[in-house]
Amino acid sequence: MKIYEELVARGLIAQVTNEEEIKNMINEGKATFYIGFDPTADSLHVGHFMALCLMKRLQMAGNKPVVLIGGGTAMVGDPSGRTDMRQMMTTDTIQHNCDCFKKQMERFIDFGEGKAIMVNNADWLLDLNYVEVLRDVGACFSVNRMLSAECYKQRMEKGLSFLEFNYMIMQSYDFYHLFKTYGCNMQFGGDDQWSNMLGGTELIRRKLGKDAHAMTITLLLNSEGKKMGKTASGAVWLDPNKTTPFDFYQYWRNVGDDDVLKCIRMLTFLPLEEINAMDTWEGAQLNTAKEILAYELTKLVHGDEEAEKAQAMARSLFTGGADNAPTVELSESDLVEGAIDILSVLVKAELVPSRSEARRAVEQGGVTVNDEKITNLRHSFTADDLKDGILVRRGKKNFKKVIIK
RNA sequence: GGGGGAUUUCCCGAGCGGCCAAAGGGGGCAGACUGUAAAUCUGUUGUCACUGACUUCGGUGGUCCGAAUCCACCAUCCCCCA
Repeated sequence: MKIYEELVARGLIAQVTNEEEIKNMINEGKATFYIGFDPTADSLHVGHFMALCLMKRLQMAGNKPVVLIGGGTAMVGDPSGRTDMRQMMTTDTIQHNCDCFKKQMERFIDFGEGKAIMVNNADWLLDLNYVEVLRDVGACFSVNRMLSAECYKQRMEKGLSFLEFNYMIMQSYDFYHLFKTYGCNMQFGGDDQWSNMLGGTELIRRKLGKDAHAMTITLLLNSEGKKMGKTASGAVWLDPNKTTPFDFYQYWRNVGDDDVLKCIRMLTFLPLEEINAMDTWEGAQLNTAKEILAYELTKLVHGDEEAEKAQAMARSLFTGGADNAPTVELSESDLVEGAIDILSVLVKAELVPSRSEARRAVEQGGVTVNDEKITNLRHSFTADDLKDGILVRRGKKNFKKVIIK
């Protein structure tokens, strides 16, 4: 099976400009393709992960990836969603984020000589002259057409700033620039980028009279139609300091039944035959599939060792006895008159954000210490109790081992 | 430039000058049921020294015994006209 057929079989491809040409091009390893990433944080998250996997697959098939970092757009800052008032990012921050991105990407993409390149659109966007751009590419865009694009339609009701409206032009210009500079003949992106990407192919056609292609990746949605990779507390990061390998593992271990197979198919590198064999699994058997998914993804992102550790920890924690839970060390100074109460322990272990929540958790019977339910709010522990460590558990899925040194 | 409307707790959204830590929904958390799933049911959801106290309703001042509610100014957003 060739690479294109495999991508289709895995359900990764949403839309393409010209199927025949794209198929031939990537199957023969002749594509130089780019995907854009905005350096708005110092780590990639799960949303980027699919794009990275796709790049990896294509690179393995002999195609050349171009990673585009959106340093230019980051300099401007996104005016929408101003509730969390994004700080205007400094050049240093952007550079730092780019470095972090690159480091994380190196795990997936081979940036060796001639294998892949990374560019920053700040290098060409920031020096543009307004009037020149208007004359150069502005004439190639029809406002009427842009307004009829799906991505703007939805925004017409809420309001759309001129800056946002220009996003399509900037992105199109990127593609045009990369086409001229690196012979980049294809763009990939999330399915929500489709109209922006078409803007690029059209600009290239108008300016240079040449064909460029675009292909979008199916957005990874769960069965409720929401983007995956988000939790109540934010994104699931690839950086182990922001989302621990264990939490990362748990995220995938807990996906809904309806989503497991889709995730395995789209995100892992397991052979398709193996995945198809799982299609008939149902009920509790899907739990095994979830374990496979969690293990495979953790391995891809954090390596074999971390994946093993996360899996071992999860298994032991959920089957009762456990002592490889994350450990929290207390010191004598945390004790008051030689003891520390349960509420303080919960807070110190970061199992709850406040004493009020700790109180609630205990009142509702959600707190266990060494598998014994704690019901007394004033229950306390002495240094002696903590000497060998206690396993504190809030709810079913939150554990910490607390020990005094 | 002119006119009008808005800003409430994680989100959406009620809110009569005192009975407002603030309805309702969503989300989150905990419990029951389970398979670390989904669905369902129950409880809970500002903080703390927790039968009480303290801090919240865009910001700053003011009126009042008393303000999320009234007034003034500022900020931000939206709509209509130009």
